Amino acid sequence: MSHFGRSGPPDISDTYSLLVLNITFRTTADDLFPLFDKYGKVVDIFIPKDRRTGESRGFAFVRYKYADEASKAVDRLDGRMVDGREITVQFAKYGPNAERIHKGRIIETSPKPNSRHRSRSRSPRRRHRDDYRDRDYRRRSRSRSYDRYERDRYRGRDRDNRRRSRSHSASPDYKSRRRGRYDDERHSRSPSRSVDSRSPARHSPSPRRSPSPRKSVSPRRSASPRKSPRGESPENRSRDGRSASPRSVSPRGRPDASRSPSPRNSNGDD
DNA sequence: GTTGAGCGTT
Repeated sequence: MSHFGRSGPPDISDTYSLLVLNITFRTTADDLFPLFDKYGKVVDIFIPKDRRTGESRGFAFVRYKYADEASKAVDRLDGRMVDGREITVQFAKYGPNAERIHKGRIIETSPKPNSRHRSRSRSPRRRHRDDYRDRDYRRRSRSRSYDRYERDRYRGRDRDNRRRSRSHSASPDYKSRRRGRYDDERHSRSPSRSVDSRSPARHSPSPRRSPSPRKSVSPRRSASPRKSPRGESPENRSRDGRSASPRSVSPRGRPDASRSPSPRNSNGDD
């Protein structure tokens, strides 16, 4: 049986879910099945994939029939080299329904009373917990459709476990990061101040009148930006840009701009 | 051809 997750979860009544992390993006359930099945009876293996690309996210869920077997697999497969990468096997903390697993049920095997040295090759992966946003940024990247969908479900468990951890982790760093990513697109697609549409009622104590006398800003020219000497109005331009290419507007990538430069009708009117 | 913290399928 190599068909896992074909019809959803078969039966999670008496099964224990194990979370396998650090697996390659190419690792499939079939590859993990023989590995985990050797240490116990694997009921089902599920590997979440991306909604857009459909690629594996890098972790899989292995369901065991018995906890003792699962525990053994965790201890045995945890830190194993798979596909040239060290995988991390641990009991799942959350359920498929965003619900917590029975307390002590699955975790009861975790804190084994035995003198088992848990300190394995567990690399310091726990860099910054608040970085969970990072993975989100690339997850949503540019997908407004699934935004609400994922956001909704993420918020569900977020408030359950991540809430207490976010005491004051309002690191503004994430802003810098996101900005860096979107900076390119933002700058390219929105040469104007279209971002204002987000906060129209934004009262700026310090107007764009930057106190920079150094800057050679022709005063006579920027005196009336709204008025254009030519028939080129900002509105007109905006409309044109939107109609031409709202997604990616290249400064010189305008092949259509010079299409059929015929001042007069070559239809032979004259 | 891709990144590498983390928790799930209709």
